[in-house]
Amino acid sequence: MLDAKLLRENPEAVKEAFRNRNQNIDVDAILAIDVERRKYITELELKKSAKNKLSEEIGKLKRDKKDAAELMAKVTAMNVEIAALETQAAEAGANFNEAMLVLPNIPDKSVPKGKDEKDNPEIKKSGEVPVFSFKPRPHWELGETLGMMDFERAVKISESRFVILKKYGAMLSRALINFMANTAVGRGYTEFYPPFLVKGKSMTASGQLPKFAEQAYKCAEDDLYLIPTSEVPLTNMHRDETIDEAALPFKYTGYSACFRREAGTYGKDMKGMIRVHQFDKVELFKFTAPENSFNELESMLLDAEEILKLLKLPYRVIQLCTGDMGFASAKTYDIEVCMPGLNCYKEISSCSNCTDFQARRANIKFKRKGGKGAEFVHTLNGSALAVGRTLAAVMENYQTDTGDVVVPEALRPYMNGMEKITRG
RNA sequence: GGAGAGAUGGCCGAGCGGCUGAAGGCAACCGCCUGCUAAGCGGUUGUACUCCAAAAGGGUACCGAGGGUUCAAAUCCCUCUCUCUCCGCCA
Repeated sequence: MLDAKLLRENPEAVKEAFRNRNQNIDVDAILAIDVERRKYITELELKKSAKNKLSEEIGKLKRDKKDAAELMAKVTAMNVEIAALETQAAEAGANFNEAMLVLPNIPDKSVPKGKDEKDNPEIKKSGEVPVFSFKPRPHWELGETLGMMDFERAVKISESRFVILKKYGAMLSRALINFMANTAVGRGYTEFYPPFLVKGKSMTASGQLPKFAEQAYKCAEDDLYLIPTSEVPLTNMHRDETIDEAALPFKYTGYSACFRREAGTYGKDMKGMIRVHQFDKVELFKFTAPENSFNELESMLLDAEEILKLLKLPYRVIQLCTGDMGFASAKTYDIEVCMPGLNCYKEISSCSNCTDFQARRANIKFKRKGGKGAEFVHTLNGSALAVGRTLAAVMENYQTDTGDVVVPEALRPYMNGMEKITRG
């Protein structure tokens, strides 16, 4: 959520930010709602103040055993007006809140302006793209012939966009999770295993609701949502809390399954496990003081890159331009891994600084030593990494001419020392 | 699932219809005092919203949440949530 004060005091900057995001948002309309809302609040409070004074006088009269009937009648009459104003104020307040909750974060000054993903500049490239003497196969072919994946039965049991991992596929996935989580812990992150079902309030705090409701799986009976990322429970770890400055930053990592409805993506990435309704992810998350958040974003990116480096997977880092950034983010780097079988790079991690956008929704503050009052923290999240896509990338990059898959050295300790996955 | 107990400020804890944003204590901060430390003395210390160009200063709301009774609710009534204890069931 944006600071309402920023909207009021610097509407032009906000308008420009939304323009840069390609968002057609009527800021003036929201400002008008705000004016109306405050008008009702002022009127209401004036009335209430007058009423409170009268009530006090009644108290005094009663104590002195004097007649207070006249004043009591007056207050009774005031209560009717107050009730009416209260309804109006609440309505205006709800309107304002509704409007504010769907406004995206303001892009940081360092974010390049652009329309869509075509305007995302490449920041760096790393690793050797493997050269094959044969036409590299996509991971789903390898997965099926090696008995690592079963797509048909996944459809039977669930529906399309689900995958069953089998034998060494399942094992490799588990190995990747352990490897990623251990690496994150080794780099100073505290490990969490969060709930996969969260309240609507938690989804609102991290920014998934109300705007992206159609992307989330909901258990309607319980007002519980399947998390689309462990960013959601991790953000909410400190909801409604005030943290001591000295304790910051918090660096958290959490493994979770992630569930996404992928509404509106029909026809995109239909094969394989690039875009599925359920996937695993090891997430990095930080709570920081505002002045440190952009540095912490850089180091989080390095933490995510480290996984790819250790796996010896070629990748590139791009920065998302203003038009391509996510709702809550002020600055985002995407890591794209090379997928030889698909002959392209695929997003495998996204590291974002959400500044105080989520903290404001989630009411997460910190107190400076000796400072007065509390300020909102900054929150950052990044994948390290999306497990399914990493699995696919490993298979495609490490395939051999015989259709086997070599196990990356970094994963062998997690695969009982296995060096190669072969048929049978 | 059954039976009880509870939810008050950073913490402990009083209050059970008006003068209570909330006694008292602890903690923290600022002064004074003091060879140092400790003790002692005095003062300060919640959040959100809102009015004011801003500061100063007003105002409104907040004692788990929501509703109700009343001129007036932390205090009375109803509903809900959460926590704890015991029994049952269960990975």
